[in-house]
Amino acid sequence: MRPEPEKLVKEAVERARASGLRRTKALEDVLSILIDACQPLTLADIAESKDLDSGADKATVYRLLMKLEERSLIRRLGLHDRSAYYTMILPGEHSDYLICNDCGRIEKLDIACPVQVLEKQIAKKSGFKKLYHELEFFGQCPDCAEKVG
Amino acid sequence: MRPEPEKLVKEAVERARASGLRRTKALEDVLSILIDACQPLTLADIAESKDLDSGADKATVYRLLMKLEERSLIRRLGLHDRSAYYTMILPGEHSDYLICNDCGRIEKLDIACPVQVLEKQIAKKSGFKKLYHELEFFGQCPDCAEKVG
DNA sequence: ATACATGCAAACATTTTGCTTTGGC
DNA sequence: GCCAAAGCAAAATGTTTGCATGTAT
Repeated sequence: MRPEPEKLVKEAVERARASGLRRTKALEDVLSILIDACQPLTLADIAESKDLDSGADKATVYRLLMKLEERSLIRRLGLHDRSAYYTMILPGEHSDYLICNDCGRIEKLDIACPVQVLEKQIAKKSGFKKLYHELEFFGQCPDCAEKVG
Repeated sequence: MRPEPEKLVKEAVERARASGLRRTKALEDVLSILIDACQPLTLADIAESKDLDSGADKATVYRLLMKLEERSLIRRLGLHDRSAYYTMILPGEHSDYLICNDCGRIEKLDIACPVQVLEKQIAKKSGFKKLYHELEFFGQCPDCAEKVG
């Protein structure tokens, strides 16, 4: 486990407080669960966790996650809306993407992907079969930056 | 645009056929739309596309996507279930993941991420603000490989 | 005291399934 | 003609919101 998880939680709670959130049991629980997990969790994972001592409602956890995301304490993974995205697998073609978090525009990146080499190493080390990867860059595109400032 | 998209469609239809699917108008439409798009599309994108000449039902498109994914003609992006995943943003910490497509297990990768350098280049070139990236490796973990063979 | 946070339940959106009919092989 | 695929509609799942109440500040 990570060094001093309690300290990380404490700091995270402080950052949350500094950003305007109130110190509630639910907030502390959610941050603690996310930090202990060391990996991405779903709303259900958190809301049904035995470590959610406050027994907070799913809606409460949901609203906390929204607020924490707005304040950049946490991040929501993947293409950011609730639908599944599909893409062709074309022989000899690999794609990475550049996505605007504000307008959702997805742009294909024409780059030499530096991950291919790493992928081979990981395949060997982990013993995973049929290994492939996804690499996405997210941010705010120039158009959207102009609109909001 | 890509060289000879018609040819790519034709080949994709052939691969679909070879894998046991019947040549239907809906199949041709869906493959053609995905190939022309050059980027990931949602079920709705496809089912409501003006290029879906057959006017195929959403359920039909859905079932086609499932079949095409099983047969590895297309890929579904992101962590593969329908829920959103959240993760802590910790100062100075960046994480990449290794995920099993069969059992869904998510493992944190302790690697020096080779994308950081690239990220800076992309930030400069694209003009995107607040740039960050996600890198995930997917495959079949040893346990699952053993189970199915 | 006030405004933010919560709980519960209802509304939503998207995905997934059941069943009958159509059509590729 | 047979079985996969399509169409329509309903069920399932996960997310989001409304409103009355509780609570941190």
